[in-house]
Amino acid sequence: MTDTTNQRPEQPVLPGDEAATLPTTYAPADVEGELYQRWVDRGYFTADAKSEKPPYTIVIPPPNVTGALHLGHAFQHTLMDALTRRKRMQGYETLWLPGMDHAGIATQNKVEQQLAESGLSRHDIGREAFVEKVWEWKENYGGKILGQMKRLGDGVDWSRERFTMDEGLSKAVQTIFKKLFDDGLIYRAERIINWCPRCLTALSDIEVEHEDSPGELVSIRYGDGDDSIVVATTRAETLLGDTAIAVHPEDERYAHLVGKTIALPLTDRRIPVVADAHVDPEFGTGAVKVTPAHDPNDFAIGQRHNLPNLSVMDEHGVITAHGPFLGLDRLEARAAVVGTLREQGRIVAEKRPYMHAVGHCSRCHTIVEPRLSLQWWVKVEPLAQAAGDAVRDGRVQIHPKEMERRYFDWVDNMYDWCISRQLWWGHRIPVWYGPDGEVVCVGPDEQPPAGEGWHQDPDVLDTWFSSGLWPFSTLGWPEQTPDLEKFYATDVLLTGHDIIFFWVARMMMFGLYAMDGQAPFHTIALTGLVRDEFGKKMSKSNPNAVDPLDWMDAYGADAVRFTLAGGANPGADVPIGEDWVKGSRNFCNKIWNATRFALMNGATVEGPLPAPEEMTAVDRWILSRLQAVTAEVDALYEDYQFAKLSDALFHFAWDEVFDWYVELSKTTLAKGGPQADAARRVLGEVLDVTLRLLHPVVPFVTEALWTTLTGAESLVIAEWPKADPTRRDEAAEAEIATLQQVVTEVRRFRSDQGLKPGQKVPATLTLDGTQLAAHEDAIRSLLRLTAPEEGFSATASLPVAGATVALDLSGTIDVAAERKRLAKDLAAAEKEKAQCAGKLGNEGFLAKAPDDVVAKIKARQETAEADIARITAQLAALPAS
RNA sequence: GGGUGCAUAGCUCAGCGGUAGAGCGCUGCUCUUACAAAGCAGAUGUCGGCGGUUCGAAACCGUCUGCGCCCACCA
Repeated sequence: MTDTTNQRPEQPVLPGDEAATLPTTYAPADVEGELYQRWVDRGYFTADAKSEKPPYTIVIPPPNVTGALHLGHAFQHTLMDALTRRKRMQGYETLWLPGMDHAGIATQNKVEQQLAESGLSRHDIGREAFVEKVWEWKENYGGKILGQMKRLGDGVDWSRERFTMDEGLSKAVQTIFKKLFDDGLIYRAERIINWCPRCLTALSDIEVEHEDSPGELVSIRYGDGDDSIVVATTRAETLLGDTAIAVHPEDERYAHLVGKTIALPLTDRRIPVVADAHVDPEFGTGAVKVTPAHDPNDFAIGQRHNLPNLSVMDEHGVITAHGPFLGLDRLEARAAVVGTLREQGRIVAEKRPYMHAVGHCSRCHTIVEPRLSLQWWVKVEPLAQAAGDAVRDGRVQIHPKEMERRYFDWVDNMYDWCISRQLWWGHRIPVWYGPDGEVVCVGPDEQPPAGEGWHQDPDVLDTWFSSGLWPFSTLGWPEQTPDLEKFYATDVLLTGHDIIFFWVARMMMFGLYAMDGQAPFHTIALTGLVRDEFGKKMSKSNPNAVDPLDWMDAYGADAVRFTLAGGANPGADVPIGEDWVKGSRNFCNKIWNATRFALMNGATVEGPLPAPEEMTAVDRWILSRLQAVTAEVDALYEDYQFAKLSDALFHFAWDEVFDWYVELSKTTLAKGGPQADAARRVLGEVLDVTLRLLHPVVPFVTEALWTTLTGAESLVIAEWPKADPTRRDEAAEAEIATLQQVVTEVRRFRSDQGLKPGQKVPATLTLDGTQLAAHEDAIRSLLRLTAPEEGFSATASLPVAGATVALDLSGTIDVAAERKRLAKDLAAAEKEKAQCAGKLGNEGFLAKAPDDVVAKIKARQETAEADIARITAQLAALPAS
C-alpha cells in the first residue's frame, strides 16, 4: 500500500532509524510515552466539526472521579480505541470524546471518609467548604485517571474533555429539568422510598441490591381473647408504627374482626382490622400488620384505607417513638421488641430462620430502610416507551442480541424514578420555594425568585440524571453547536452490561426526548466484566484487583491491550492473568523482530507491487493470504468480534507470516536478482499491511515499526487496508500447502530420529512432476539438507506428496521407532478411510447430506488414501534393519 | 419467587449438525546469523449424566446434576 498524504517526518521515530541498530528486544517504555505525546501534539485525535468526512463518534462512558481506572476501564477503552482508530484510518472524521462523571454519592462518600480521618464530618465544615473539598478531590484523582488513559494510548480528543459538573453540562441539566417539569414529567411526591441510613439519602430502585439474607420470622399475637389476631414479621420494630392489620376480604377466619379495632401491643393504641385483596391468605397466618410509613406495600394499603402514616424512625434508622425503645437503633430495637413481646407471652411461634431478600445500598452496603419521604420523581412511562420502541423497531441495535431481553424487561416495567438525593455533591435541584408555598422551577437563563422567604431546594439530582444526557450535553446541547450538528447522533455506545439500566436506558430516554426522537447512538455494544485468570470477579475491593499501570509498566500498554482485546467475546466476561499479558508482550516482540528482519533485508514499500509472473509462488501465496485476512478482520470488526479478530491476526502474523513466509523468503532474498527485488517489495507490503491491521489494537509497537519501515509520518493517519480479491491465488496456496506438508513430514522424521535441529544432512530430493521443483533450495534450507556428496547412500527415503526426500543418515537410523511411528499413522489413516467409506456407503447419508458435505467426505477419503500410500511407501523404503 | 446463561485438554476459553480447536502449561531436541520474550517436533479430551430427534449430535429437543448472572414490594 502507499499513502500519498502521509509525509515523511522531520524526525525519525526510532533512534537511529536504521534497521541494523534496532535492538533485538522491543522496549515499550522507550517509545510509548513519546509516541503518545507526538500523536496529541500533531492533533490526530482532535476532531474537526467542519470536516467534509463522514463522522464517527463515540462518547466515553465517563469514569467516576472516585479513584483510579481499573482493568475493566482499560478493557473498554481498548475496544473503543480500536474502533475509532480503525474508522480514522478508513477516512472518517473521528471523535472519541473523553470525560468524567462526578459520581454523586460515591464521590461524596470518598471525601467524607477522607474528612473522617481528621475526625470531621461534612456538617462540621459546612456545605460550601465541603463542596470545595470535593472539587479538590476531583482535580487530584481526575488527573490520575487522565494520566492512565494517556498511558493506555486512548486516542481521545482532549480538546473536548468534559465533566458532568462543568458549566455547560450543568446548564444542560437545568434545561432538561425545566423541560421535563414543564411537560409534567417531573413532579414532587411523598412516597415510600429506599433510604440509606448511612448515606442519609434517598436511592432509586436500581441503587438497591437485593441479597438473600437469613432473617427471623416471628409470629406475634395482637389483641386478646376472641379479638386477637396473629401476624408474622421480619421487622418487629415496625410494630411501633402499625396503624392497621390487614386480612384478605374473603378470608372467613377473620371476617368477624374486619372493621373492629385491636389493641396494638407495647403501645396504648388500638388499630383497625381492614380487608385488602393484596393480602395472601395462604401466607403465614393470613393476617398482615400494616406500617404505612415504613413499607411500600403497607403504604399502598394505607392509601386505600385512609390509614395514618405513623413514622417511628428517624433518618439514621433510630426509633423515635416514645417509650422504652426510644433512641434504639432499628436492629437493636428489633431484638428488644421481640424480647419484650416474649415476656408478655405474645410470641406465639418461636423465631425461625427465614431466607428473604434484603435491600442493601449499592454504594455502602448498609441495609436500606423503606421510608416515607417527599422526593422529586421522573415520570418514566412515556420516556421508557420511546426507549423501548427505538430498539424494537431496529433504529438502535444491541450487541450481543441476547442482551435485548434484559433491556426490554426493564424499560417495559419501569417504576417512576426518584431523582432527588439528600447530598451536597451534585447538581442542585433548580426549584425554589416561596414563603406561601409557591414552587418555581427555574430555567438556565432565568433569575431565581428573590426576596424574603424564598429558598432553593437543598437536594441534588441523582448522578445518573446528568450522565443520561452525556451523548448530547458533551456536544454543546442545549446550544445548537457545530459539534452537535456534526457528531450527534453518536455511533456506538460501548459499555458494560452491568449499567444497562443505570446508564444506557437513561441515555436512550433522555436522548430521544431532548433530541426530537433521534436516538443517541445506533449501536449498543455490551461487554462483560473483567475477571482474574481463574474466572473470579475482579473488583476494587478484591485482593486480586490489578492496577493496569503495573502491567503496562512491566509489559507495555500494547501487551495489556492485546490481551484484553483477545478476551473480548461479545457480552462475555473477560478473564485475564499476568501470564497472558506476558504472552501478548511476546507477540509484540515477535512483531518487532519480524520487522527488524524485513528492515535488515531491504524490504521496501516503494513502487507498485510486482506483476504475478515476476513473483515466486511464495510471494503470491502470502499476498493471497494477506487479502483474505484483511477481509476476515474487516468482517469481524463490523460484528464487534474483538477476540476473534485478535486471534485471526495473531495466527496469521505469527504462524503464516513470521514462521513460514519469512523463513521461505530467506532463500529468495539470498539469491539476489529480480526475484529478490520482487521479494523485497512483497516483504515490505506484507509487513506494511499487517502492521496497519494490527495498529488499532496495538498502536505503539506498530507505529514505531511502521514509520521506520515506510518513512511516512504516522500510522495513525494511514489508510486502512482494503481486501483485494484479485490477489487471491488458489494455485499458489495449494502449492505452498504441499511444500509445508513435505517440510513438516521431514522435520518430524528428523525429530523422531533424534537429529539435532542444526545438524546438516546430505540428501537427494526428487521433485520432478510436483509443483515443488522451484522450491528445492528453500526446502533444503528449511530442512538443513546439503547436496549429496561422494559416497552418498540413502538410509531413509521419505515419499511425501509425490516428492521424495532421500537422506543419508550414515546408518544411524532407528528403524524400529520409525516403523512403530508409521504403523500408528497408518492405522489412523486407515481408520479415517474406513470412516469415510462407511459414510459414502450409507444410503441415508448419500440421500440426505448436502453435496458439499459429500464432496468433503470424498476429499477426506482421498487424503486418507494418499496418506496410506505415502506411509506404505515410507515403510517400504525403510531398510530391513 | 420469575427470568436467563454456562458445564469441551491441567487452567482460561473458542467451536454450536458433517475429520475435536486455540492460548498458557506440559515433554523432547536446539543459541539454525529477525526473535531463547525464540525455533522445531510431540503428548493430552467417553465435548457434565441419562434419554430422544437425525444417515450423522460437542452442537438440536427433553430431563437430571453442579455452578453463575439478572430481576423481584409476599409480610
